[in-house]
Amino acid sequence: MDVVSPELNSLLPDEIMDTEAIEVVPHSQPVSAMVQSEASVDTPVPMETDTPAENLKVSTTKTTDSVTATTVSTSGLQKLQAPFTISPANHQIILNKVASSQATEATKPAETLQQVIKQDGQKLLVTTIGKPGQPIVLQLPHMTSKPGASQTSGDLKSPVPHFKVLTIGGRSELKPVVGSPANQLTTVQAQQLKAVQNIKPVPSVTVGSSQFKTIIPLATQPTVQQIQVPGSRFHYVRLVTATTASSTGQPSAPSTSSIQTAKPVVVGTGPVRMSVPIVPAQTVKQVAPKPLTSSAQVLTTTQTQQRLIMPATPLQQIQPNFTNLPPGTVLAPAPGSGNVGYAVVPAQYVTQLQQSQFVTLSSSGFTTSSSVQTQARLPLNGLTPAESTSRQRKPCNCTKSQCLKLYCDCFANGEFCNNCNCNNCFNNLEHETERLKAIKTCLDRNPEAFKPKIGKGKEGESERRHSKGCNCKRSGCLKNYCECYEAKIMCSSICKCIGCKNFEESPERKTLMHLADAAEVRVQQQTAAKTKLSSQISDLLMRPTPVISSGGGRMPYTFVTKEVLEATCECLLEQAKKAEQTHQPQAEVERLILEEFGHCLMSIISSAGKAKADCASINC
DNA sequence: GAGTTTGAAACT
DNA sequence: CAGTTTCAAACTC
Repeated sequence: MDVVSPELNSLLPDEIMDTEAIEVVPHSQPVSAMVQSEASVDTPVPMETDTPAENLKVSTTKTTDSVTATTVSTSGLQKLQAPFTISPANHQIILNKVASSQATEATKPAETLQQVIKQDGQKLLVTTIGKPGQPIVLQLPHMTSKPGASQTSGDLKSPVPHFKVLTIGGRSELKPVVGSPANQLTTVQAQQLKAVQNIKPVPSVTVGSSQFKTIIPLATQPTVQQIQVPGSRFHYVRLVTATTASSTGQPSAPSTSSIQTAKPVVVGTGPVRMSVPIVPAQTVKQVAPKPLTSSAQVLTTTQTQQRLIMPATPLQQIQPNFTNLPPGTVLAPAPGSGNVGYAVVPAQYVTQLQQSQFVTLSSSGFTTSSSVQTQARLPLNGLTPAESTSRQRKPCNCTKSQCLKLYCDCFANGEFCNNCNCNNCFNNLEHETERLKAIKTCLDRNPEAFKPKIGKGKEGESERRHSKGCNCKRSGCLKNYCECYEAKIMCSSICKCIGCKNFEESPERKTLMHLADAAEVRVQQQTAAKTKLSSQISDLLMRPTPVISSGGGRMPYTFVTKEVLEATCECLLEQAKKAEQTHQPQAEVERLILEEFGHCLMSIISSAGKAKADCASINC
């Protein structure tokens, strides 16, 4: 849910449209949270509050052209974009748009325009101040800055308009200070606005280019935690209470990931209090990327259940270290965070779950269907997950290993079983505990167990080679029993095979290769022929059913109706009888029949042409 | 499809 | 580390 309504977004200039997209973490529950968002404020807006924002998480994204501020809520990350420049043309478009979408709310002259744009049930109050070429300010009621004040943000050639957005209860409110009577809001809205406005500003720092600056909180205050992610353009800031912050460890402590604990947030003071469940416990856990060496705080959670860490972006992008972990690795909980374990599951798995609608990350655990074995994959044999996904994997047939040993190809490849023929399979999320244990056992036995067996060889050697080499004794390494041969690589010096014939100059291997190539060519040809045939058949089937009355381009065969066929057969039979009666030789009989058949065909064709001509003459 | 062969993985 | 057993895939009939 973008804070800026799509309608308004569509009016924004192109230069802010190419900003980096912010992932939206899907949630399984209706949005019930309130999120405060703030963007592009050159001068921190004075606010007051008795209660600091608790567990409020704010992220900002800096791009070369603009700054995007986002907040995290149960609905995921929301995006704000500011500042942006509105050209005279766009300004006019906005005015026209506003004028055409006038609602019941009062409007002002174009120079100081208030308007309501309704979009998807959201009420978006937009105030534009100034004329074309001048800044456009979308302000909150409490903001007292004047139109000219917003021009202090940079040395833009063109004026830099700014806006400030406040999202309340899942709705976006943009409220102008000028000519914005409080009675335009409902009582509840006014209370909510007031409560949010009362949030005290935290110490801030300006980020961004000289042109675009965004005020983000500094970590110097206990309520603010700043998360730096090297290599990431995301800038993460988390606002937490002092108590929460203290439980999250020291800034210098190593961390594994950043999880936002679900807690309702009470913001505001006085009679107005808002309960703001930022991240309900039953909803998605958001990964706040943070390197292991980060000096930021350690993430913690008070929950005691195992949770999936589901990256909204590829793991490599968020936390490169994660991708080095074997499948299903459990991340140790942060110090003092209690008995918590996190199973790292590739984003692809999450995607598949979502597609299968089996994402039920409830507090009671996973509830995936037993009939659906979903698959996930980590990089294997040099293939990226995307690459490996595109290739169909053979289903396993394990019966005794429970698919929890390396005998099982699925398990060995770091995949969950999916559409396999295995019995008593434990290689699924339902048996995650056993699976994790099995993974650990395998890794204890061989830390390289889940690494690709086929890797690059030494300098000067074949580019690909088996990491351990094969041990074949009877197959001559020319059957698929041999892992080298199966991988279509030759045996190397590290192989311990006996009677190996899988080397470059091996005549057996060459013969086999030629045969294999020939077979492959045959298969390709057959496939091509089949494809062509099926294409022709489908083309034939796709033709519209002949309609006698349609005339036009009908072909003669469309006249071969049942009656015509019967008549033709009668003619042929009659000709056969005649030939027999005259005691003609067999060959002559056949010739006469074929001749008669030719006559029949000619007759059909002739009739077809005649019918076509007749039809054309009467314009049918 | 059943039975056999094979070699990697697991176990001792 | 070597020998043995287990296992599932590859192969044969």
